[in-house]
Amino acid sequence: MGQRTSRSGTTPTAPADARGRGRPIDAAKLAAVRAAAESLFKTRGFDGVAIEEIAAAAGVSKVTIYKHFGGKDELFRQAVEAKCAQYWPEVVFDTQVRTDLKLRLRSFGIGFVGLVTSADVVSFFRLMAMQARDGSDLSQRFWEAGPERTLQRLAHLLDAAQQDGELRRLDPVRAAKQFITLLQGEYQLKCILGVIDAPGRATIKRHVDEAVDVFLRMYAA
Amino acid sequence: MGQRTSRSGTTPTAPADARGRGRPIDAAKLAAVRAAAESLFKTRGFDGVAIEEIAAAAGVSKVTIYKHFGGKDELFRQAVEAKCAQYWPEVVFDTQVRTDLKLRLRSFGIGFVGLVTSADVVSFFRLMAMQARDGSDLSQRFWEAGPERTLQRLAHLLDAAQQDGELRRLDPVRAAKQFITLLQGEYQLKCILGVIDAPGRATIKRHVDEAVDVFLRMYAA
DNA sequence: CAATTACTGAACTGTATCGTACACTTATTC
DNA sequence: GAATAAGTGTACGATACAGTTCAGTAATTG
Repeated sequence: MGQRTSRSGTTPTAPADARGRGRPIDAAKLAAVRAAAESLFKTRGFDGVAIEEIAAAAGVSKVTIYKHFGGKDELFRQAVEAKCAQYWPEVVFDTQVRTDLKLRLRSFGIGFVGLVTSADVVSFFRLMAMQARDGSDLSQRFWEAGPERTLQRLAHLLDAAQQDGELRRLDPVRAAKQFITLLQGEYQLKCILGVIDAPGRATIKRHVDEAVDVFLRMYAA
Repeated sequence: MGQRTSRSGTTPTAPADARGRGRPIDAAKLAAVRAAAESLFKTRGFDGVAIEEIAAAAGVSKVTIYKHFGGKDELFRQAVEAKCAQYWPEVVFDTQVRTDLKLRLRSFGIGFVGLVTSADVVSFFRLMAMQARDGSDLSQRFWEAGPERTLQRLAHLLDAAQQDGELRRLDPVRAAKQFITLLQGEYQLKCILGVIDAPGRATIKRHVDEAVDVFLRMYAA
């Protein structure tokens, strides 16, 4: 509501709301609510967190939450969607510099495995799994915002490598899927199921090296 | 309570309880409770199912449940552990007959992928993921009873194939992990997250064929 | 039949939580 | 300072659910 500007001379990029005569909306509080909701929902699920708990964590009254977010469902949805948008940072692709392909793949692999086995992402996967059970469509968007985008990027990387003659002829998407699959190995699922903790740096490195070797054995030019 | 036998001359393997003078325990009812609990918990999680609902589904009074199982937690634990023990049937290894290795691997693969993407197993994975979040140890036992046992079997199969000269020298467990990883591909995780439905027979077959080809390219003698 | 034990139905206690109502305070504009 | 809207705290209503109590019924043994 209220995307309209009642006056004329304000920068259109400024927070367009809070234009009334009364006390302005405290954006910091809303941000705190969103942050608390993200954090709590992520680690404890939709049930398992009471609205009042979020309010307390955000240093905000419960009523304020109900004023700004319709209710618990809406707050959850917003928190999750925000997280989706922000997720899967570019970090993993820091290595676009033109080094040896094997090194690039290793670097990507270490970033990728570290990410998908991190406590943060693992929690999120669990949350999405729960959502899926309840027939929500949130996990769809999560998948597209995260894993799918990463896959596309990797496919581009491989395609470029192929055109540079570093790899033999391949279907980039298929090869990317296979590489990612090799990288996930048993670790991702085991982490999600809580069978193991997040593997340490050394373990990841060893595993990634092996995965890269296997992959290059399949696709090296 | 009451593991002691008040008399002496009964077979120790027989159901030792139900030895009173009064009305005997109705084993069918207990079985019905366990079945209902399994089914409901699996599809809807620990919260999400009320005890009275289980009682109704089993055609049993709530009090009966509390008499025989300590409470909701205990019932849940028993139901899950029973499911673990029964899971991962031998079906997947029906193909121990000595056919061509490629055919054996394909057959195993089709069974395996079909199983881990089935609605039943997917529900169970989700349940275990939720349990993991709450720090339960149930998923550990699930993993050992299911995936880990399957892995060991496959490793034996590969080991035998290697000794028959059908595969080149390999580390059976490592190779088994790699094959399983290839089989899971993107499908298992996508199913768990509800991004896709269980793939159909044709899709599975295509995917498995590809995975087997890749695997044999790596390990064929 | 009497004793004994399993089981039922319904009522009840206690707790947790969603969402709302109300009286009040605080920050802002005119 | 008035008007106005955001935010607070407390209390409340409604609902759901775990677990218990109790009076009564059903099935078994001696």
